[in-house]
Amino acid sequence: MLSNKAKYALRALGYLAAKYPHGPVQIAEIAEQKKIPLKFLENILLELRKAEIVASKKGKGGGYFFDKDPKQVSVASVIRTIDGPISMLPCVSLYFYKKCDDCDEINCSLNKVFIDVRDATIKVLEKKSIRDLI
Amino acid sequence: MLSNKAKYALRALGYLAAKYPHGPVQIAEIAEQKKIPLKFLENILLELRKAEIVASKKGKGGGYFFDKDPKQVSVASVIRTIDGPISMLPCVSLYFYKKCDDCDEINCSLNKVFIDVRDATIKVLEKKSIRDLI
DNA sequence: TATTATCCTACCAAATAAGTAGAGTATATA
DNA sequence: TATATACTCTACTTATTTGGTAGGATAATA
Repeated sequence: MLSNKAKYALRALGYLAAKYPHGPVQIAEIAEQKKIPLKFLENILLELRKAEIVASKKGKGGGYFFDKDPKQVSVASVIRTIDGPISMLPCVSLYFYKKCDDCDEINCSLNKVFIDVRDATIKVLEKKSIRDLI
Repeated sequence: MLSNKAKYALRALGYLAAKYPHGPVQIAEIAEQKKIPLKFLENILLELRKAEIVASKKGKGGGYFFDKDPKQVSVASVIRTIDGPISMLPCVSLYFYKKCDDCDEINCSLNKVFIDVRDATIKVLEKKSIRDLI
């Protein structure tokens, strides 16, 4: 399951994508429109900016905005930024790989099964962009 | 991510599947062979039995066993039993559906995206059986 | 220099995950 | 029928993660 945080992130990005390519949108506006707790959204957008998914501008007239076409940003990349791995096992994760201490991967049957699951899931999530969320 | 519990469940079932169609295997044997905490495994196997994924026999010579071909048991059904929904959003879950209070589903773009993800993921997980874990 | 709006660290409460404890119940077999 | 065996069941504990909040720092604008 997606965390609430990731769901908020995707909703907020959908809102920003709808404004693209027009100027910064304030956190407060997004929070109100999308019914997301303001301070929580601050944290989320900060993470997204650090991951270079969105850009921001401080001070009056500032806010958050896409500095590239939201079509170029995959849903997969947002989930990875907020929730971490998409795979169902650490030992099959492409971006967050971690060895299982109870499987050797070469002979592990779980590993093989969940590589197939990962590939099927990621194929869809990489193809979907934030533009699809408008 | 799969919970540890679900991972244990799949490993234990793989062990039982390898024994199929031969007699009951004791929890203690599975726990030792698969390095799963004994008491935890007790709980897990109990859940699996209640879901009619495996059968059990009490007393001397008792234990757990498959009473049907493990080929007939999907990995999806085990995950659902132990971890619950496979989908990434409650509002697209087939077995654990729950309305999102912030989306109306007809117009919700998240909903549409994650239906596609669900279909791709489940297609693989329904096809994989416990027999593939031997 | 006042105002606006993001930035950043730390904190907190509730829920979930992971595992443990111990007594109860059914079954085989001597 | 006594006894040992092995699952059954409920409740509990502890650690981690989730879902936020609080409040001051920083930067841009006018």
